[in-house]
Amino acid sequence: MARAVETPRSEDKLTRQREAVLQVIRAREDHPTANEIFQAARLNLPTISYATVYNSLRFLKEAGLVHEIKFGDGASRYDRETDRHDHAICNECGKLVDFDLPQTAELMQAAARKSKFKAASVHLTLKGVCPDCRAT
Amino acid sequence: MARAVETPRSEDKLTRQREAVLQVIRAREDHPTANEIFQAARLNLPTISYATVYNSLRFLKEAGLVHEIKFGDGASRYDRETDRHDHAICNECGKLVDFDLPQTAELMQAAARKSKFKAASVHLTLKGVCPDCRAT
DNA sequence: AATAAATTTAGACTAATTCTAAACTACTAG
DNA sequence: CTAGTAGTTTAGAATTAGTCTAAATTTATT
Repeated sequence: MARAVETPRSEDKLTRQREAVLQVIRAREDHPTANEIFQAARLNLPTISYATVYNSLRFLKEAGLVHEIKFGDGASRYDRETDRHDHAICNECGKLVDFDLPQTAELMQAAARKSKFKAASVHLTLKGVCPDCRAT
Repeated sequence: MARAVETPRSEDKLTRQREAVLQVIRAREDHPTANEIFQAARLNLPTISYATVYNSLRFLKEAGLVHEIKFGDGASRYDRETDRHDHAICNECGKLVDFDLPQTAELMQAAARKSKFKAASVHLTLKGVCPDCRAT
């Protein structure tokens, strides 16, 4: 009897290069830029190209495996996709830190009511001074 | 008797081109990009250059007269500086709308506690579907 | 009027990202 | 296996947003 046709899952299309990009992001505590990811991925897969890093990032975003963060100045940064969370940015050293505000369900409702949008997500950005910079 | 020396205020340095840029931003309900501002400013001041638009935007930002919004895709957008407010972005048509969440003092405290940052500001971004797109 | 200081201009430059077209790989049917 | 085709990767060109530079212009100061 023939094996049942399996529903393809996003992992099925994880090529070597997409895998490499994903590994880089998962291995890091910080939020690397596309360029940093490219540099790191080349260590494992020396022929990978810049365009492929971008293609892979798009693929991984769409598959919900990584998350793109765009702010302020310069390049996008990428996050391994964990739970919903918020970001704090240090006005002095530029450091970007994750945190999570628990009451987001209510926040989302309140924001939806005020904006008249149907809310899909809410995200909070705090700007301020990080603990390290406060110490100095 | 000589007139007292006046403390210079930011308006003192409002040159013709900075004024023109500011007028464009104030006259619009939406959130134009630098390029849109450039196009519009040229109608009043045909010799204004692209670089001057950027210089003026920097000046006006520093003077607290306009506010820069950077998200998602593409170019920065500019807002006339009103009160603190939040932004909703439509996932379907890309429209960007202002709204204000009242309880931001508490939010800022909560976020500061969670992130361990000294908070200077918080900003909420809602993604979802705008009323127009819901209607269709 | 002469000098200095600040601002504007046009265009060159840079950085981030996307596009393009050719080469490569994997899968599908005969 | 073998041709066909669909999807992916590659390198480099192209595009976009924004900054930089140096000369020209304007404004303010003596």
